[in-house]
Amino acid sequence: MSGRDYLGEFEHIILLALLRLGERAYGVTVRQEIEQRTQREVSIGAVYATLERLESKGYVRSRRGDPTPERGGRSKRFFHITGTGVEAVDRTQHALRQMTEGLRLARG
Amino acid sequence: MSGRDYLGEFEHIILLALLRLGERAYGVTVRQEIEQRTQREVSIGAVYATLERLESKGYVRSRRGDPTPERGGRSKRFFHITGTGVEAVDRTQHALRQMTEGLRLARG
DNA sequence: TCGTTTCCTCTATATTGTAGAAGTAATGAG
DNA sequence: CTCATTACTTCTACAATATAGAGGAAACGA
Repeated sequence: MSGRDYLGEFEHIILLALLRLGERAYGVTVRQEIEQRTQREVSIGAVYATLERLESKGYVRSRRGDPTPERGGRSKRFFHITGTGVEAVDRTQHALRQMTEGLRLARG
Repeated sequence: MSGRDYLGEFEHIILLALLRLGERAYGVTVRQEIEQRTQREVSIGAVYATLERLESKGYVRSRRGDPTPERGGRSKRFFHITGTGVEAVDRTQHALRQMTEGLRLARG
């Protein structure tokens, strides 16, 4: 594999959000999911920039949705994680787990 | 707190290594610990640069050790994690945990 | 003293992270 | 049917992290 073979911290979080959201993952929901779960503010620009990078690495793919019948309901760009994306998450989590194994931490 | 209040991926790994190593943490052992546990190659420059950054954030402190009676046994620079460093690890792990909770992943 | 070893510092660059303004496509009000 | 408004995405610019490896410094042993 070329370059790093593990994820940056935010890349990791973004991919986890995609896994959680499944079909309904697009810019806005990804942002929401992260903000709600982690209590951390996320700029929308950060979300898209990261998704873009992940796509160029092949960890994510996107497709255009149809417009929805609601005020401002323009078509969304839906994202989903790929097989190699899952593998990358997997490797990252594994490494982290190896490093934490047996360690006593306040929140595990 | 100023700036990001969570850790970059490698910063995270490095702090976990410090926690594991305790008293015997210095450049070389930190590198070893990570390489052995994660199967990932780590350049020594990366280790020091990161420790340096962590120290400037107050997450780590360092002290000079004494020379040891062995070939090339010059004095080492020992590192240890601080209270706020532990808190940072804690926050990062917590966020990650929130994101993975309930998710079915190969390596969990 | 000098060669060898162990460790650390420095320099330079690539990759990620971050914010927010600006742009685009849709709806609904009037 | 035009326009204000809404939902969403793209762009741009910059800051912070990650990474490699050459080179320098301090110690020992011969």
